[in-house]
Amino acid sequence: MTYYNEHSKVWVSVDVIIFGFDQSKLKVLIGRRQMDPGRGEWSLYGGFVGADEGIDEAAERTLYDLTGLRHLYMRQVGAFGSVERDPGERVISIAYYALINVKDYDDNLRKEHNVEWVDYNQLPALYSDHNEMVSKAIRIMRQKIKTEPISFRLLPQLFTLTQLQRLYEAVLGEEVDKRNFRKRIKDMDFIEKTELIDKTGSKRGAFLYRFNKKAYNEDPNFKL
Amino acid sequence: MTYYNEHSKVWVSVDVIIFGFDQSKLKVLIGRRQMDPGRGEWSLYGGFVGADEGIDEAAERTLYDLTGLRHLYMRQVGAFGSVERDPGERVISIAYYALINVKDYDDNLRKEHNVEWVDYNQLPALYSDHNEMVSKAIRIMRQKIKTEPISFRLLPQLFTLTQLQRLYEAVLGEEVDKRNFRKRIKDMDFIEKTELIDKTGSKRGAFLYRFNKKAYNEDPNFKL
DNA sequence: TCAAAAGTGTTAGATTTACACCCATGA
DNA sequence: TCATGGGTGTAAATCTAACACTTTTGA
Repeated sequence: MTYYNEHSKVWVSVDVIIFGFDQSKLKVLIGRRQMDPGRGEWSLYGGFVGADEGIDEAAERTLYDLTGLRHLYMRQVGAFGSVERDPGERVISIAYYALINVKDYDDNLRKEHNVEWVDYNQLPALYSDHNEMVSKAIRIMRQKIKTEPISFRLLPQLFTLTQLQRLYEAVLGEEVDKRNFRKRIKDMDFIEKTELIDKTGSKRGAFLYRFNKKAYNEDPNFKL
Repeated sequence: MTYYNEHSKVWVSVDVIIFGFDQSKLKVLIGRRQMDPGRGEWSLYGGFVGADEGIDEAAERTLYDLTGLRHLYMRQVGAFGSVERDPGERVISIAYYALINVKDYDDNLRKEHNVEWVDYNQLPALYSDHNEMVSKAIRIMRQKIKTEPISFRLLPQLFTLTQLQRLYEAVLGEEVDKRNFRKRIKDMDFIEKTELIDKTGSKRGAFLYRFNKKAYNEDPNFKL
């Protein structure tokens, strides 16, 4: 049990970039840092990796602690470990990004933790290297969203095609042609049209769609 | 200086997946582990992150220690941190992959460190989760090599188009059409034909090409 | 009646893929 | 002379991108 004693240990933390989608905007969940150093600065939500827990588990614990939700989509962004990154002590942090349907997140719990949904395009300067983490996360997510059906993690179970399109536009940061977009959606049989109609977004109303996971697993060709 | 004392520290290491290219094969530099636990098992080359060194610096130091070379192409693969990943103690490891021209690596130095170039397709079972690291590295590299001119890092300064094609085939793990490949190369003005001819690969001889970094920076549209 | 979002096809251009033969040389 | 790798172009198919009008309804 004493193999590596000549080497020094460091603190390792996880920071989670939690993406949400609301009002056609991509949002990130951030809060004012509650501890020193950096108390009061805008920051991602994070936590330390315990001695007896894996880094993925630590990230899941942290996410659960904040949201009360499990089984969210979460992927590693990478490790951030320059010596000066934390103004207090040497801490290496591993960033993760998670996708959440804003409506699933209990707003009281959100307030208890003093975190807010902030528009991705209006993010303030964040503590330490957290802005870098967000940048890298969105880069990874932009790749993923084109080849894997992760977008549905940001939407309610039932959604209109316009909502889905706005989501892509928000994530990719560019406009999408409506007709070409819908053409591609039609080719994906696992995006199912229901008979339900949403009247909140327009007077005329729009058909609601749902993602059929089983159908996707049988024929997983997603391509946007 | 005592902000995070309630939390526990862990060892953090770096492991480097060093890719090379020789005889139309993609190679990985691995060796027999020289320390306990796992002594004698095939393993990536790695090292511990010091208290006063960033993780990227630690990776560069490790790579330099092994190869005597600096300014190699190196990128982070990700952090690996399940509790049981190291059979001895709790160690979180951050994997990097590096690209090297095999000819640039002094073979005596290689032998001193007891490492070998092993065909990527014939890799043995490696220590701990090192096989996973390699898998993730190649996945990342396959993406990159299609959109950034990193392939030249694996080749001598002068190379034939067939060598370049074989490299792509080795990395992507699939055959490439010769004519279509050369057509695309012709569109990239920063891959310059020289008047030099390589006669080692064929009786007829093949023109040697070089990558013009300056021309690339002026017009960086790489697309394979 | 009009403003606002939903819905719907076609076409030109660009990109991708498949494919086969002649050339130069050294052994 | 022949085996080996070097070098070259075209055509069909597919994919991508651009583009405008009608419908429905609540205010």
